[in-house]
Amino acid sequence: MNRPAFRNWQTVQEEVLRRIHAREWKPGDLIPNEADLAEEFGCARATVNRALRTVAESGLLDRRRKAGTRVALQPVAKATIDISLIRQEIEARGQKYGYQLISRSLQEPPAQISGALQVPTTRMLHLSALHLANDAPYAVEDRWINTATVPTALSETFDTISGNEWLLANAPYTHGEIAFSAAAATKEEARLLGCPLHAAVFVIDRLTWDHAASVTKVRLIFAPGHQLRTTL
Amino acid sequence: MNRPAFRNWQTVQEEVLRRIHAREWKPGDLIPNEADLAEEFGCARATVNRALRTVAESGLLDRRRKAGTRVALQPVAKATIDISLIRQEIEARGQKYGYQLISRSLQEPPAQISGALQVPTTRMLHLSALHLANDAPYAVEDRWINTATVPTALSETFDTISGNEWLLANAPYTHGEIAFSAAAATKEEARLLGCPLHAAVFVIDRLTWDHAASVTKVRLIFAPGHQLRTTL
DNA sequence: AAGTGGTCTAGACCACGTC
DNA sequence: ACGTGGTCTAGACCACTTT
Repeated sequence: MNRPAFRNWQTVQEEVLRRIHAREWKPGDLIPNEADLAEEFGCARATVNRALRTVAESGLLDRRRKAGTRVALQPVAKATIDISLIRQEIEARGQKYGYQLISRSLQEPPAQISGALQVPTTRMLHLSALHLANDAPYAVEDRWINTATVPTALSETFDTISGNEWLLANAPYTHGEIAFSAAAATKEEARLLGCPLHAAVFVIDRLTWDHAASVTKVRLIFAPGHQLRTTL
Repeated sequence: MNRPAFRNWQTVQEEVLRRIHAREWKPGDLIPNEADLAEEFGCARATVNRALRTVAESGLLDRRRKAGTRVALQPVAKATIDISLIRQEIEARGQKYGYQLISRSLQEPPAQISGALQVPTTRMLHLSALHLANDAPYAVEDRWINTATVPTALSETFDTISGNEWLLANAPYTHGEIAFSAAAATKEEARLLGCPLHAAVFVIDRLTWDHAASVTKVRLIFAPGHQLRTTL
């Protein structure tokens, strides 16, 4: 009777993953409960719990009280994307970061913008800027800032620091939405990015909130060829 | 002396998040250690640990042994994207799912494909298919399957089940890469999706592995207007 | 060397959902 | 009603990293 040493939760997790991949536990199968596994592995139930909870978070297991733990029938892959500052993104690749403010104005937003931010039609701060990598256009930032939520933004010129960066340091948010899509470059975007009109560009739209108050809405238009990568 | 009830890790987490948002703990600040917080909150250290670990995973705290726990200077937002089956994606929106196999052949892959899959130049299974939502083109799937890793794929016709779905049920993978980008629709893609040539389309490229063996490489080209959304 | 987070244990009670 | 996962506790030891 060998009692292999499953002494920590990572080891237990590896064994669980192995059994799933090896089809010892098939999709849809009910696996033994925590107490039984703890006994089998010779560790505490809390250790098994930690391992199974982690695997469940990755989508490979479905856990329900009383019903037990099952191998997911159709594992939903979860890709985690780190949304970092554009400056960091560029510097992380060893390139030189550049920033140019294109325009800064107080203006009444189009209905689509004020609707998304759920604010009464009022003047808001509108920024347009260009991010560069090694002096080449990298992305256009088009941002609306809710000055009711972030009044201090009014006294910032944004000519050396991007809205991206200033807000992160000065305007906390509790939650937000993000959307990825493809679009055809507008005339203005094509001019700034130095690409053909209607070129296919990668777009990120983000909307952030501080509790019930909207903070900012930003659209990032990346130069053609940009990819967002991650692992599964 | 009030002893507010921070009796579970979620409550502790909320209080920690409140202090960060309220700038009681500012970016860069060292916060009290687990033992002190446990005493302050009147709970066990393990409970504080669970709360802080969870917050750290979201990117708002940096934790290092001996150095302690600090509020992140530049919180990296982490967006988690669920990569589900296209069929589920469509059905979840209450639309009717449709599938059409366009082509299935054994052929020698272009160098780019065989290079990505790290296989010797050999015949591989190539599938092209169309996914439909309410009878309208939704996405084109272009897939290469490594028949050395998944020989059973050779006996599947794929005329009623997509490669997407069949592989999930029949070919486990341990890890993979995924990339999002924008591209101009090729002639073939435009024809299948019913969109203009060179229209801006959203593209997902995925490459999966079972340990050291490549399983499949797939490119999904979505009809114009497609968005991938999630929350922050 | 010492302080901090990381984890394990054994036992307990609770919450939820199925039966 | 009862079985399962979810969590808390108190104490212990360990691993890492900084001093």
